[in-house]
Amino acid sequence: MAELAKAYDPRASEARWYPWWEEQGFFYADSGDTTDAGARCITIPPPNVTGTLHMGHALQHSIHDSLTRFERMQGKNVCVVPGVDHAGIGTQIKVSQDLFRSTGQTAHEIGREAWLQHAVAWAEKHGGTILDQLRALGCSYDWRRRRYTLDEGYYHAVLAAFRHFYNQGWIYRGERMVNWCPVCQTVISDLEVEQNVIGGKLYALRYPGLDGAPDVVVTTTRPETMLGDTAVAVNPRDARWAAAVGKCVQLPLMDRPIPIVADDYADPQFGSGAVKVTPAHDPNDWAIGERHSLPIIKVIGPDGRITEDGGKYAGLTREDARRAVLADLEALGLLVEIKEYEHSVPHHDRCHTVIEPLPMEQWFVAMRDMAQAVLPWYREGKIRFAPDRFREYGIEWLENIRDWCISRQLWWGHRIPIYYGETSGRVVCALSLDEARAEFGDEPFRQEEDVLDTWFSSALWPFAVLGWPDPERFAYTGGGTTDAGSLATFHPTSYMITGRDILYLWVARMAMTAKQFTGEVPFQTVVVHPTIQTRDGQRMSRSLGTGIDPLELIEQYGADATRLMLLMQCSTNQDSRFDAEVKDNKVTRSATGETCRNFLNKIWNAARFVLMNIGTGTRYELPAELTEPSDRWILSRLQAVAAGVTEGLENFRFDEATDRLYAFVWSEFCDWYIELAKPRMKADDQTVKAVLWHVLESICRLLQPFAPFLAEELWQQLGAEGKACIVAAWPVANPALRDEAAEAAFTLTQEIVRTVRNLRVEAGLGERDEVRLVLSAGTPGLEAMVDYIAALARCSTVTLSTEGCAEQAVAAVVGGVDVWLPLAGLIDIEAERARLTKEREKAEADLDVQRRKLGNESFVAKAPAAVVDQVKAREAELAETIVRLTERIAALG
RNA sequence: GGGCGCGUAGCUCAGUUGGUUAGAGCGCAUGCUUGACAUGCAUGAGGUCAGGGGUUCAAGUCCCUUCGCGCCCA
Repeated sequence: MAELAKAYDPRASEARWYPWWEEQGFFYADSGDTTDAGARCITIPPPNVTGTLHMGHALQHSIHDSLTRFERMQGKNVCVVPGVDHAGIGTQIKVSQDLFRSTGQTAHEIGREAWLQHAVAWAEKHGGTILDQLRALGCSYDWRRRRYTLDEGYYHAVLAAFRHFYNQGWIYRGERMVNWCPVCQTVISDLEVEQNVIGGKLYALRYPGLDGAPDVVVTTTRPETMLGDTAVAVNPRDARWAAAVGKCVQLPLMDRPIPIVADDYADPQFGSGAVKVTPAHDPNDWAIGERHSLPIIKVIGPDGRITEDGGKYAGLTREDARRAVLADLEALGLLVEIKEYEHSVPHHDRCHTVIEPLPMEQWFVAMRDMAQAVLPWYREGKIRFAPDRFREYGIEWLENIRDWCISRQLWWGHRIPIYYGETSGRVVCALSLDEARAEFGDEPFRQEEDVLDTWFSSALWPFAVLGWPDPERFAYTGGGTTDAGSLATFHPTSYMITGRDILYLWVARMAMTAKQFTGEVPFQTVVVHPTIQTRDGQRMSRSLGTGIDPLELIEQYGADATRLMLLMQCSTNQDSRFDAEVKDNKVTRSATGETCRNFLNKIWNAARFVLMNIGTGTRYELPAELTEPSDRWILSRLQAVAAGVTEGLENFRFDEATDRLYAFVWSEFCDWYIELAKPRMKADDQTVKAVLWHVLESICRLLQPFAPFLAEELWQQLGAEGKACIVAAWPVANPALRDEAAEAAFTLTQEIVRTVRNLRVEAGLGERDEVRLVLSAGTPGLEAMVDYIAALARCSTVTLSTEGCAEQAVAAVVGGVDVWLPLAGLIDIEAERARLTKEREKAEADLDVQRRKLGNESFVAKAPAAVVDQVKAREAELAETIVRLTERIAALG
């Protein structure tokens, strides 16, 4: 027998088992393999092709893989499809930067085709890093099925989806106010805009009145936009301005008269009650402009600089223009006031540039019908949410949905399948160049330059990765083969596991596309996990220096511990603070990390000890009849824990599942059972060996979803029947092994042992000092526990007495049992008297509480009988305890 | 402005449909090289459950309100 190392070495286990599992094909699922247990499927939310692992992924995939492993052990045919998305903007930026660094050329210099080649090569080289990192975390996904939003089948799905929407008349092109990112040089959708509150300034500007109109003071946070003002708006119900409506003011610097219009948007409570209106550069002003048919003057261009229409300020950046405009207004005496002002400013969520709202011609999808179609799924719970409150999020968004801007001025992505006839101007949607050629005949045509929003493609993820629209061709399983039954077998998928940040961006859109293309829900349950924050509640971010790299945790504590520490904190909360000290983006110490590492080491050592005594690779059968109370107790507890862990996993309460296991392994199996097993093992007791083996083997299986490497390592050492722990049967609680009486008796034993240990410490006895113990006889079941108590409380003898204790002793009363430690000569009588008196006072206070309850007529009349009985029992017990404590005090003399 | 989450031990968090003495881990204190484990063992201290009001026989739990923190939408 190779002796196990003194401490668990995660790295060795990780290196040993992961490749073996994969080789054995344990991660693979084929539609034909489904048994009566059913098929399950998870399509993982595709991370960015160019991204790296962060804490959100680590938690998300710890959950993914725990559920996967749990259900696989239940005999289900579990298919997990991994993959990455092409991340349009993010990748385009990185690729262009890389190009410039390596060749000094810009994307436009080398042209679209050459750039795309470069991008493909780059994505191949750097792509899928996260998927590789997920292997380090132990994820047991079907890597054969790995998909990419730009692979052939996926491209096909995207174009097919586009054409469906187009044919439905939902896709249209038009000039709308959109969110323009001047740095990325593309439009983005509403959902990619984040509002950041910043400390800015509020400027009050005076526009001189014309034709007898009064001067108008307007306030703005963006004074440079005044160059494009085409009106001033006041509220129609604002009496102060009633006479001025219809007249004009002179727009300073541009020397252009602009009208004063009446519009409800103007808030009479805010400032002077008048607002400047810049239809070309503000979404609200755009709406006012539409209502009053105002001219639209674009004074800021897509490059973020002032346009020719901005007069002498043309060419300046937004920032420079602001300074220049303010200086000139001040010189004219028209800058009335500057105040500090906190307000929210739209930023691009990827590059954090301030968004420029601009009216532009773009492609949109009308969302209303699609949203209406899935609302019943949300309302009626056809798609379940865990926790349920997240259902409401989706409903509210779907009810107020706006059209989706899907065109992007990028090269990286799915090029929009729209073709324009050069002479006729005809617009055609075609899935391929050949199809377009057939449509246009001899007429020259060109394809739309723009690509689709990345989220347009990811919205198809759950069914597209299973082969939609053509599973015969596109349900890839590696090596050029397909599993044509994938879509039929694995869709609808089981779970969508994600953070709440993409409930709209993604989850709701997936529901809408699934409704259109499969008619079914894309997933049965959406599991929304907490967001990981720093220990003081900050956002985790590398740039803030608050980020934690999960790979570093894996390195420091092991993959099992990393999974466990995330899962142990995973409750139904919205956020979860990760207890780690971070310095310069490095984890210096994680209390949770240490807890988990220690726990795994504890299991390792318990197993090591047991194996040293019972032998590695030897299987043991439980005897049919178990007479030893401790055996009956631990097996009963094991059933309760198996049920508890199962329940926790079924309810996505990963904290509860892991807590149950932790408490059982450490505070029951190790602290009590193994301690009691020691002398029996020495005596070569076959029953105790069988029980130890059985409990340990069950622990391995219960541990497998959370800490798969350690579980496999130990399970293999145990020589259990079957090939691997990863595919062993999930432990199901056996009611025949539950034993309430054994549990009650053992609980009393634990209480007595703790009491004796406490008395020993109070009496100043060392671990090795011998002491005799006397207990009052008469409690049912106690006699069978005497040897346990002697061993665990380190007593040389334990006597059950009906006579009390004749010698001078320290004493206590626990669970109706008198406990004496005869220590004649060693006792500090006064201290002992004080201690017992304090005990009695506590009991008396408690008794008083119970008696007051029972004296309350309403309580006795209205509370359930069971509760009243409980109080009565407690009263009796306390009264008894007080009597006995009084006797003990008297006995001290 | 609307919606949601949170406030329980020094820290990170549990706490079922209201019902014994509010729990865990870490940290802290004291004592232990007990033949699995010092990544360990034993014992202990530590809580006005954010504040106020209400419902109830009974409130950490339900309702109202105030304060503080965070997220989302407009």
